[in-house]
Amino acid sequence: MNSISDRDIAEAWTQTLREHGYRVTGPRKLVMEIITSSASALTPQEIYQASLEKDRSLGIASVYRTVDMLTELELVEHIHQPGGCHGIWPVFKGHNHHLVCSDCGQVRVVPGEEGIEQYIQKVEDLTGYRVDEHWLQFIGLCTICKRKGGQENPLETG
Amino acid sequence: MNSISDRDIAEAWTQTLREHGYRVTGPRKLVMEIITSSASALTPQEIYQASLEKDRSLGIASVYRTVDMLTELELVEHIHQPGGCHGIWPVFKGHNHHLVCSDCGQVRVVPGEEGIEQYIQKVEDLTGYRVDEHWLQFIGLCTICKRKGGQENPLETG
DNA sequence: CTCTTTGCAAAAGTTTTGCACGCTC
DNA sequence: GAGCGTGCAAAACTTTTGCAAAGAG
Repeated sequence: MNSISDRDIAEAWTQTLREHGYRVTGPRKLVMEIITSSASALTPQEIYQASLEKDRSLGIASVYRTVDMLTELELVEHIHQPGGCHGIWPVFKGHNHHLVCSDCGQVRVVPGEEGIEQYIQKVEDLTGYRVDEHWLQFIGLCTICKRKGGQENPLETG
Repeated sequence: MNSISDRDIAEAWTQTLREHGYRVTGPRKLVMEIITSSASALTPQEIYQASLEKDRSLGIASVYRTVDMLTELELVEHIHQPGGCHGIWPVFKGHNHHLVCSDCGQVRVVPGEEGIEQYIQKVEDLTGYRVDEHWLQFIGLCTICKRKGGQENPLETG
């Protein structure tokens, strides 16, 4: 995540909440902290489990409500993983694509690429659709899992 | 779709089941028929609902079991849609990308593109990951919904 | 002080599992 | 006929909702 720290992101997010008239509360901060500091995309259940390991407790309903709110504010998106697709992942500025490790679940963001734009144009011409959005995800092995030979511990279904 | 009819696909699928030692039964044929003849990706629940509208009945458990079997045989894949990602969609030969209409849910398949291969190479060099798979999906409006002005009837969450 | 947000518990919805019977091969 | 696959019903799990009380602004 380059020069921006997880903590900076969390602060920018609280700013966005306030701008939209949402209150910044303890449970919301905890959920945002867990999401922004995770190396992999988490399900609402996993976020809840992570909260149990911290000092502060949290109701599962608040996790769902906070995730819905963050989704609506476009601060997170749902990402597609092998075996399930409920991972919640922070949206970063600009268009990015996701690289998911099929062994450890780690997510890495890679910059968008102009080559895709040309392809989209081609698809529009070919099909007559109007393309508004695209999701490009890569599934593979991260550097560490590649070294280990991979596939020993495939992504939990999540 | 092009030159291959839905019926041909269904026949090819039953062939694959036999080759893998699975029996070809009424419920399985019905599920396969519903999946291959749908214009949009369906959830297991939607497949079950569709079966109720046909003459033959079907247990919801059989839908789940059949979908699992088809997924294992790589005859279908789960596709990611705005608002949810449980759509079941037939896998066609070769690598394709999906174009999902955000208004009516219709899915269209578009051919893979070599430009992506170069991009993958770039991503591997940049990140050190080994990329095994990629999912590229486009979200937009199909020809019909585009004409209607779109977004009147956004995809049910499914 | 107002009114949003919370945790809890119940409800609704989805997916999985066990089992006796039926059907494919 | 052997044994896989079925529907049913129960269980497990996930997500949503209603409400009184707590807490942010």
